[in-house]
Amino acid sequence: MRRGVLEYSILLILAGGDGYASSIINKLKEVNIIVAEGTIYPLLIRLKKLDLLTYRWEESTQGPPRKYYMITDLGREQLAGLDAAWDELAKGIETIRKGHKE
Amino acid sequence: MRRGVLEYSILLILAGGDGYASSIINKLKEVNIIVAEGTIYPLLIRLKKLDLLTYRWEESTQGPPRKYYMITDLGREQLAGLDAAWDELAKGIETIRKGHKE
DNA sequence: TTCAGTACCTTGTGTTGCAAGGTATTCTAA
DNA sequence: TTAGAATACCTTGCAACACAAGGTACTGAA
Repeated sequence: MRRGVLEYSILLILAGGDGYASSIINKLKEVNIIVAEGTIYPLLIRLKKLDLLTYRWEESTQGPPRKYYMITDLGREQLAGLDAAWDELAKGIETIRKGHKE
Repeated sequence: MRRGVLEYSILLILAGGDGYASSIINKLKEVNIIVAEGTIYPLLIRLKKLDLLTYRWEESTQGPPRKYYMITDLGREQLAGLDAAWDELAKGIETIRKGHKE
């Protein structure tokens, strides 16, 4: 069901502040969007290749260093488009829903 | 972006009245959800195999006979679950959105 | 009798998400 | 000091999904 929405969610989260894979997974889990590691790592790498994201390494006091991802200007542009696409989709579903209840 | 939501949309539409492939495509187009034939035929066949849908043939005054799909009881059950899943997803996205704007 | 319109369907391809498995670093407790 | 737990990174192989392209068949009109 949530296919294709993950890219949007990730850009949205990173637009609100940098994060690394596990922190992103946790933020998604908080809103009941469950993502596996095997999903997010390839996705982050893909978004980096598309120049929507970039990253920096940062030491952690607890465990190995973390790869903090940041959204780029291009990423923000893309995000604006996805915002619009999401609104459109949500509106569409809402319309069908109303139609079928009457 | 709309990946995975199509199954939901189709069940939603058929819950509001029977329809055949082209009519479903048109209803989706009305709410700006564009679907190709190559997407919908395999999907309808899949939903039929899962017993979420069934169909009957019906003559058309214009052109070849049409395969009218109808939602089954099992389909309605599934639909209820997808309704909940959609609400959950929409709520989740909304939450992340709010978080990133502040 | 040929063409346009409608309706059906299949095949092959690229993308997506996941489960499973694997490496490396740090800290803690035996 | 060393074995394990916790954290973080990543890859591989698979199944599902959406689509473009191509194909069949029926009907009515030119």
